[in-house]
Amino acid sequence: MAEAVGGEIVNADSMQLYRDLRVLTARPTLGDEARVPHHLYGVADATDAWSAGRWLTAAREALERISGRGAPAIVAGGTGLYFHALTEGLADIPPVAALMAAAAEAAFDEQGETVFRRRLAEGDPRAAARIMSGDRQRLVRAWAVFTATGRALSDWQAETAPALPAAGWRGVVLAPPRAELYRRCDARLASMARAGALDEVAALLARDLAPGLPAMKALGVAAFADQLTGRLSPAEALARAQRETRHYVKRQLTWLRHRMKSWPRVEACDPDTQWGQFLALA
RNA sequence: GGCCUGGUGGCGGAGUGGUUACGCAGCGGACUGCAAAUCCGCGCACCCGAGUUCGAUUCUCGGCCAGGCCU
Repeated sequence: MAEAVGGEIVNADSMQLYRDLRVLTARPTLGDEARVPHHLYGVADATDAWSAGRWLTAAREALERISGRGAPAIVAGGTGLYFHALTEGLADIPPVAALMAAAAEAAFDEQGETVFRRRLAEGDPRAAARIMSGDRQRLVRAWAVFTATGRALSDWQAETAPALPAAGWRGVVLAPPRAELYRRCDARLASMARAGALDEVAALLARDLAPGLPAMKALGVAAFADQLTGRLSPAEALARAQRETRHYVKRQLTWLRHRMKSWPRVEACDPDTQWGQFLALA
C-alpha cells in the first residue's frame, strides 16, 4: 500500500519499537525497510521503557514530518491502545516521576489491595470503583497520578481529546478467521525459533536488564529464556510461546471487535486478496 | 482363560450417599501512559445396565473398555 500510494509507514506496535528483538517481534525486514520509509521501528533500546504517551508524541512528530513532505502516512501495528491514543486521544497527564510510581507500588504491596483501594477512593472514587479487583497495575497508576499531580486520574481522563482530527484518517481492521490466525502464529513462532529468536533472547538476557522492562515482556522471551536455562525443553518452550501468542491474539480480537467496531474489516488471509478487499473499501 | 487395578468435563487430576475441588486448554469480556501489558468472567463431567436406597458419580452385581500381571 505504501508503494502504491507513495506513502510512509509508521509503527504502532509497542514491541517493534525496541531494536533488540528483530526476529521475535517480527519487525519489518531490512528488505522491507529499503522499499519505503519506515518510522519508529527499532528506535528504542531495551533499557528504555516506552509508553503509550511516549509513542504518541513520537508518532505525532513522525506524522507531521511525513505530511510536511506531502506524503500519506500509513500507521500499522497491533497495539490497540496506541491507535486509540491517536484516534480517540490520551489524557494530557504530566509525566509521573519514577520515584512516585515506585512509591505507589510499594504502598500497594504494603497495604494490600483492600486498604489501598480504600485510600484511592478518597482521592479518585471513580477509578477506585471502576478498576477491577486484582488489577494492581491500574490501581497503582491511578494512585501515582493522584499523588503526583494532586488531581484524580479520572478527572484528567475526562478531558481527553483525539490527537488526530476525525476527518484526517481512515482505519481498517485486518482480521483473518481465528483458526487461520492461530495456525499462522504457531507456524510463525516455529520459524522464529529457527531464525535466531533464541540468540536474540540470549543476547537480551546477557544484558541483565530489569525483568519489568517492557521489552522483557515481549511474547516468547520468558519461554525461550527458560529453554536457554534448561528449565524447558525446546518443544516445551515453543509450545508455551505459541500458547501465549494465541492468548494475545484472542485479546487483540476482543479489542478489535469492541474498540474498533466501526472500522471496516478485511478478513482475507493472503496479501493479494486483502489488497483487493481493501481497495473495494475505497 | 485367570487375577489385579482403573474407567470423572477437550486434557490432567481430586473427591463425595444428597449443594460435583482444582489446574491447563478453549471461550466471553474489560482496557486512556508497562498494553505482545494488566485484569475480570464462563464448564448439569462422573463408561453402560440392573439392584440397594427417600436419593446414586459415590454402595452391590453384571457388562463393556483400558492398563498391568499370570497361565
